[in-house]
Amino acid sequence: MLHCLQKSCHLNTHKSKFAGAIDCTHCDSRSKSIFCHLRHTELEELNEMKSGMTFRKGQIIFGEGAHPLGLYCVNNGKIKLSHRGEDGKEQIVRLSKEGDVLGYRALLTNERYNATAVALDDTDICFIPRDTFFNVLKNNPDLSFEIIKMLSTELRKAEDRITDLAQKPVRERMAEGLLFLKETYGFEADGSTINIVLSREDIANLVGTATETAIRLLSEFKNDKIVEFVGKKIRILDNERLIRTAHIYD
Amino acid sequence: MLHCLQKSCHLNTHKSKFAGAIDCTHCDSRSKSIFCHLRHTELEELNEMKSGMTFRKGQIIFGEGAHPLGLYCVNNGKIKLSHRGEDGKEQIVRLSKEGDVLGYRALLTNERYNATAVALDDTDICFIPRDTFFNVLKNNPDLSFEIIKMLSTELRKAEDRITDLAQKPVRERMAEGLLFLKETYGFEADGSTINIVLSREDIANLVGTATETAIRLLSEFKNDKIVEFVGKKIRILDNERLIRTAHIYD
DNA sequence: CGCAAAAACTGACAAAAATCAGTTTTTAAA
DNA sequence: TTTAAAAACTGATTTTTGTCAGTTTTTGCG
Repeated sequence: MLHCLQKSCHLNTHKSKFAGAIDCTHCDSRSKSIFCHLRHTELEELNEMKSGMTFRKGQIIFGEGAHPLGLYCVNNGKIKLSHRGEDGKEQIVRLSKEGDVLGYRALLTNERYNATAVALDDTDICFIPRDTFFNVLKNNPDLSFEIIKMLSTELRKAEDRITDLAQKPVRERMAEGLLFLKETYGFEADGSTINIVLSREDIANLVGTATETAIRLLSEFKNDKIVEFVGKKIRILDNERLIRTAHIYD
Repeated sequence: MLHCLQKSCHLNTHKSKFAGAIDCTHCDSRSKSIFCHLRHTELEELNEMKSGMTFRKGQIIFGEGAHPLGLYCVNNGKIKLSHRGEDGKEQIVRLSKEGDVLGYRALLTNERYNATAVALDDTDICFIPRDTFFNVLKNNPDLSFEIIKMLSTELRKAEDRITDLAQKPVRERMAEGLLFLKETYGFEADGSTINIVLSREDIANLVGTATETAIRLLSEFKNDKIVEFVGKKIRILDNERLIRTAHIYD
């Protein structure tokens, strides 16, 4: 079922190579990604084999349980990676943006996807087929090391998050969540509005709480003049206080 | 402070090479570890540079905040890796046994340790100095790939755990925790007693709850004839029920 | 535009879990 | 062996958080 969804999605989007389907050798995202140390010949190999795809807001890029066929490199857009708990509730495990690579964990261990990737915005992605990727990986120790560093960093973040979820009350985690969104997607031109649209349910699934609790906490933050809502976006009014709230519960 | 503790510990134990400080080329733990694909010359290099250490129950192998100087390979014994939250509370992030490698994450990213490793039993460990390890790593793509697989596996486990902590009530997590201990350390000769001694506080810090809550849940499990206590160890009486308890809350 | 559906929100309540303040038991050290 | 400290345990209570049952607001279509 999930596999089917993924399949059809794949076909849908495969048709429309996105406008700026950039040459890998000139790709802006590359310098920030694990591919930063590739040789020119390797980039050309990637470039030849890759395919550009566009996903609309809400579309599934790959689904939990499906078999990975390659790697997804985000050119622009925003993506949520979420994992379903035993009771079917969604937990957001990661949020991605341009320069990030998706689907590597399952590909590297040859397992099924452990999470579903959904576009939160219109998103341009380059798809690198499995064999192409492993070909380059086999012959490039630098790429191996970049992957090791990326995995290590993700593992550290995950273990820190485990500690937070086990120890911090929801209010602190909500504050942290907002700071995390700020770190990940940055601000709008105004320098204070977080540049991402998420439903209250998504925010709850990121923080790890019930939707109603998330709503109540956000409106508390609003009453306390820590944030305000600008359309569907959140504007941080008092960053100091948000930081304090994230640590020492008051 | 942590660094100091670690230092002194290091010195203490460094003196006593452990009895069976095995030759790497014949090490039983190796076949199960990331070093399974090393060439003979590489094993000899490791063997020459490694040093065997013994840690007594309760001793610190390395401390959160210290700089990694190399890699620890567990020959036998049991180790807890725990991370302190902002309020100082301990969270057990991993449990290790023979064949496991410790301290790789910080070493690979050149960061300070994010967790403290404490021996839960008398433990024999081989220490591989930083340079030796990187030397072998540089020239052996198989080792790189083994590390990638290990990190990927740990990352998957960590993300699953994030979902559990965010979604499951403590009772389910306690049941899961006991099943995890069983998976990790196995049974005694009797085929039902979990082969690890942990304080109630440690169990609470593994599951992510208050010590009192852990005590109460364990005694509920005992009343329900799911487990019984054999000295300081836990014996599983009804594995089926434990599995059910871990999933659907009743 | 009007309407249905989805999302956001609110209040009351119940359940879960933490905290506090002890007591009892075990452990290890003198 | 005695004794002090640590660990395990218990009960009462409070706090936190989730759930349920709505209402209001927003969104996207036909």
